[in-house]
Amino acid sequence: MAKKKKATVKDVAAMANTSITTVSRVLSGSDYPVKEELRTAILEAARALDYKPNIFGQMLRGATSRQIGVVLPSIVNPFYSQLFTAVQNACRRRGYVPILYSSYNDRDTEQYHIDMLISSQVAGVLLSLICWEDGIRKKLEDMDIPYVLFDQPHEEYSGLAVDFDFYAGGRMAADYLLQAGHQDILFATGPLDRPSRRQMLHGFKDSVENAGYVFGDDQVLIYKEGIETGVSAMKDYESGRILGEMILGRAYLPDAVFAVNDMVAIGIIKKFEEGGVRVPADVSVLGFDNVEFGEMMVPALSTISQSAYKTGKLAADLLFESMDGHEVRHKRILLEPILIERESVRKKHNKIRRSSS
Amino acid sequence: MAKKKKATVKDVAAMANTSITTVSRVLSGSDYPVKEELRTAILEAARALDYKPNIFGQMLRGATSRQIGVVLPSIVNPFYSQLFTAVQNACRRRGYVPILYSSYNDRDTEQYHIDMLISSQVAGVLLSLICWEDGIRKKLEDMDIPYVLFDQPHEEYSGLAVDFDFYAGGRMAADYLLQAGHQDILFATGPLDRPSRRQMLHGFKDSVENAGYVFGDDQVLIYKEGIETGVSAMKDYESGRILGEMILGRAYLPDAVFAVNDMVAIGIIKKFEEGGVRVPADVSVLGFDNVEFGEMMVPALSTISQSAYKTGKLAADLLFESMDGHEVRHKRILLEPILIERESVRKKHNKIRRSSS
DNA sequence: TTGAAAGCGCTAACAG
DNA sequence: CTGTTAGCGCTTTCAA
Repeated sequence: MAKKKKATVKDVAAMANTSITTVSRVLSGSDYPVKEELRTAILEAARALDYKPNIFGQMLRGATSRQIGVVLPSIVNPFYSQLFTAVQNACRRRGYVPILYSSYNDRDTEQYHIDMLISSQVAGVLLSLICWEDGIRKKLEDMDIPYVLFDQPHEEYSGLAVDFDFYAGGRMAADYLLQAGHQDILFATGPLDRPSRRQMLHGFKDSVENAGYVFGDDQVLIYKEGIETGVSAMKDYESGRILGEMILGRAYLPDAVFAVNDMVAIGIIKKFEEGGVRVPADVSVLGFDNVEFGEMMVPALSTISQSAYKTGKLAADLLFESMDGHEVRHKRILLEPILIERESVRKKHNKIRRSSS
Repeated sequence: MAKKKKATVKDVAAMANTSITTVSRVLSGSDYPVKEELRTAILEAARALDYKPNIFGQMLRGATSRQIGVVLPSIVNPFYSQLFTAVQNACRRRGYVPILYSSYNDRDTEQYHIDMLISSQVAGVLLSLICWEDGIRKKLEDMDIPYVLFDQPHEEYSGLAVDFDFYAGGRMAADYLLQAGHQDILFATGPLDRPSRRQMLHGFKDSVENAGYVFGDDQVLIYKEGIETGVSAMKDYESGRILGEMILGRAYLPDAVFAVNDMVAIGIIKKFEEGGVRVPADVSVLGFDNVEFGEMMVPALSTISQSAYKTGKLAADLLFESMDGHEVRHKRILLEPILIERESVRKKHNKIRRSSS
């Protein structure tokens, strides 16, 4: 009872009066021919001894691990927990298990986690990184670990990736707000440390300017402080509240604000409500991500959808495809934004386009 | 570049003109004396070859894994993602990494995951299970894997655990609602498959009856259907909506509803709002869990707090304590409920207690 | 059909 | 101080 040493092939062999070789052949599911009688005896002995193969013995022999490393900013943001759930399901379907690391958007932590993953010999790696650099690529490739990047686009990267078209997302946000009749619109965001955010801002600005308006620096609100509080589960939401406060403190309220993600949008809305500003009656708020909670809110959050579940599934599928050694069909998958109209954006007027039909 | 075989101790030894033993001594951080000169040469060779110890070799040799298995119902419920984050932080502090498995509240999946954890030789295990049975205990103990149960209390269990006093939670909910002047109160829940829910119901009922009211079967609303849709991220929320619909369909609206968890409460509130019923003006809703989103809602959700973060941290700490071989001080930790008053419960009247002061 | 033996990469006795 | 050797548990030649 105390320290019942785990049974090994040797023990099973002894009990079944045969050699470890034969035991291995039977127990490892090889199709090597073994006389039925012996096979039964071995199976029985294995059961009796409650034999479980020691995975490390197999690994050492050259088998390949069934673990997939996943690096995400933080799982408390529902976008990432949904994404991870998708990855998890895809892994399970193939008999793998994902190992999750939260980087809290910190470069050093990212590096550290990647080293951990490498040293634990994962079979493959899924990465959402703020910072992609050649050192990481080299490490991964030296160790021959397949990887795919997702969620965060990186310009100097040319490998496997599932990207989202953040530029198009930014444009879509601006276009929608403009078409709904809003003119004085704000872009509210946390730090622009990630490529995704910079691309969104870029697209947003382009659209506003294309429509003939000026888009000045005072129209982008950035909240930079407090980034280090990695433990806090509500970072984005809190940033949203502060951004909301900043907006409330202005001389004039804007017509609409576009938040860099749904959690920020929710924080802004909450702050507005507290300050007696109604959404969308007084000001419209548009989010980004299509986090499930957006739908649960009152008012339900209008947003631009980047399907977390789809992203996770596609990334995992792509990884497995490349692990199988098949030539992958698509090196990069680009997901397009989808507008989700709910209740948090008010239509001041619709520009009706006269159709010829 | 192609298949650059990973460097082993042997390669390093060759390059540094020494034996593998010495290499191992230097590289595995043993305090065995090695001449400074040789030590430097070895370190240099290791760097040059980008040597990374093969973890499986070490494991096979008897080292102990740095992985902690964690089984949770589902990470998309923010309660569990917060909890997991706490576990993750506690692990990291000690150089461990948690491996997450979602059971989707399914017994077979729970079993399957536990088998997976065992076969991957984790150093310890943290479990939130619907169903604790002796077979599991036996497996874990045979393999000599330390474990602690948390979140779900199990009566026939006597090992390490971090439990929450669900009975007290149920009582607190009823007491609070009663004291706020509500009489016709409902208990809304998903399937009563978990001990936690049964205990809460028990406590709730006791309090109502103690207060001199009858608590009939028509006052507990159970939504049982659709349990299998494990993939859906919004199961609890959806259940809440359906429960909300059931309530709306009644002849009379109740004064207040106590929901078995916050996500269910949010679903109920949303449904009420859609049906033109205002919370808390028309009916009060009290949640349970104190999920972060409760605070973000409008109206902010009143709830009973079971700190996810604390639970996770305590469970992990307890596990590490027992892994260290120390005699653990507390075998079972019982967390008490805390009332979080926000905006979703209306006080019809307060029973003022005349104080003698 | 079966088994003996080699070796995966690592560490720890045990000699030098 | 350094090196030789054995062996962790497993699979896989290679012989019988």
